[in-house]
Amino acid sequence: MRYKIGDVAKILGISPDLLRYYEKKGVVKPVKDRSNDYRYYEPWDINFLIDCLWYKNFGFGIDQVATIVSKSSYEDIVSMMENKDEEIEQTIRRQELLLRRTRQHLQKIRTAKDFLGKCDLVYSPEIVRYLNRFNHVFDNSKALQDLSHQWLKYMPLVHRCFEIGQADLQNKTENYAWGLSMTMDYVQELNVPVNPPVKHLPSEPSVHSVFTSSGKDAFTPRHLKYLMDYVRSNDLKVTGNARGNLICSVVEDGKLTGYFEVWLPIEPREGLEFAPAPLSD
Amino acid sequence: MRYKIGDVAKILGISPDLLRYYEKKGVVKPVKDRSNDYRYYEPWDINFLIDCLWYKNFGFGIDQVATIVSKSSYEDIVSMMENKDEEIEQTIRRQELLLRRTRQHLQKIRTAKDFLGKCDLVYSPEIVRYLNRFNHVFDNSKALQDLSHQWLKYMPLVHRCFEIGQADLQNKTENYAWGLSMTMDYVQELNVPVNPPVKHLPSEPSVHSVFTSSGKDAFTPRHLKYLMDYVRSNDLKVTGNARGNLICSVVEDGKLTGYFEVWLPIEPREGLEFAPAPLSD
DNA sequence: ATGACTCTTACGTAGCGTTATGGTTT
DNA sequence: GAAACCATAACGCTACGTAAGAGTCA
Repeated sequence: MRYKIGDVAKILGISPDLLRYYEKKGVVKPVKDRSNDYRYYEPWDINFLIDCLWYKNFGFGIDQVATIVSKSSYEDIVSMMENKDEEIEQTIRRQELLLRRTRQHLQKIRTAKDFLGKCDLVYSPEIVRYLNRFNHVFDNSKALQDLSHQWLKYMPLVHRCFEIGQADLQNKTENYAWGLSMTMDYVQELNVPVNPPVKHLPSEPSVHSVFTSSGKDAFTPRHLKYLMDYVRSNDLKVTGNARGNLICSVVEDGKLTGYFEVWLPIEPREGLEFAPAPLSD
Repeated sequence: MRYKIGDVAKILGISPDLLRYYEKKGVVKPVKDRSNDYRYYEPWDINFLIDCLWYKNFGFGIDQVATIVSKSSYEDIVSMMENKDEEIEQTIRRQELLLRRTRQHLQKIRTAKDFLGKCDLVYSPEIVRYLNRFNHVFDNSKALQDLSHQWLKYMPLVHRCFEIGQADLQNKTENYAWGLSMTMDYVQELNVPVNPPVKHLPSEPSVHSVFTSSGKDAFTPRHLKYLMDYVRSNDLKVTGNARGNLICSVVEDGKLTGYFEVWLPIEPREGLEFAPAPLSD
């Protein structure tokens, strides 16, 4: 009993081209009839191919499959499976982090709009962060670059964050800094080293708000004027720099619009109640 | 402040080529100096690129990223994240199944050699299976092909299984059948439909063993002679067909060698003790 | 003789990396 | 003027799909 390539393809649910591709890759070697160049597969070849597909569905690449099924000893196979075990474990861990982050982000963007332009009193989230852009200049030092490369690997578990000096909020000066931040849950889980210039920022009683900024110009203290108004009209005392992060960028009325949230630390006093920081941000 | 492609590449930890590729994909549009064709990036572009990398690390494709960051409304983004959420969930579920299967397989291949040529009394695993190859002929009917395509999608959660008729074991005839089987845990988890020709095989008291077979010739009842010897010398009564499956194929002494395990159902009687079927096989 | 197969060759896909060749900046 | 940078173009990779054009089988 021998089968033509189309028969085998139908039995295995793959295309004849794929079978030829596997052949080119050295996975399977059907008999070639010299007279017409047709490939003929024996039942054994088909079983063999099923074994190959089995490994492929485990996530092994085709070259690896070719090696496994035609060159590997018992011990080789055990160790390949052991590696695969670890690989899958890592994938799962990574995907679980991604899933958590996705849900946090969904939660955030679903509620952000409700806070647009409003102020409330909350504890700011405890984060770890570094700054690498000051006004319009990126810090290009080797050290900061290396750090950035590390942190960019943590994406999307990081936020793009900013800081505006307390003084700059009150004056008309427009100094600000950008960087990357991470909430404490991930810092702990990923064992992120916290050495300067990476800084740990504690949770503080703050005025919290969400605002937007359109176009290519960065937002300026002007955008935060309403925050300062709120502070003044409630007779609050600002105790530090404003910090915050990008929530997301969207296109509104044809313009790219960033949604940001910001925390401005203030002095607690009798009668002021601060909501706790959300578990993660 | 403006940056050349290499500066940006260093800041972002990616290659200049990749930046050009992203540009071709419509992700980012730096200013091109007409005089020398150099690309110049503004700080805003870099922030923008960071946002892009953020999405990319979420698992979005480049074209998708280009759309997200330059065309998507707030609602678009919420719904994309919701889709991603589901996608990640599915990936995790799939990977967890794979991990479970990997460990079962590892467990099996680590211990299989110890049972080579030995016989012991156990309950056979409860499985669901169908047969599509009888001796050297595959059943090519449309119905069986469709079924096979379904089942091949379950790989590697399935086993390549065989059956040898009780009569064939005793005579010198060499009839056997091949097919695919799945243990009950996966059948239940994946809601695999069990309609003819798919059959449910219960757990039965059996003689269990592991044997090998080399080369392209399928194993024959000869390979199982020692099993029948065991049955005879222990005065056991065979109550059904032998069934089993491929454990793995390895190369030994340059020859492709299959390791198989087999269960031969026998009548229980006073004094015979059967180990329970392993939780999953 | 027709239709359904088969063959080989070559190109397209995503997400880049690599190499070649030549011009620009510092 | 040399080193380091920039440009474009073309090719390679995996794991296939697709199409072209020609030969073969039932």
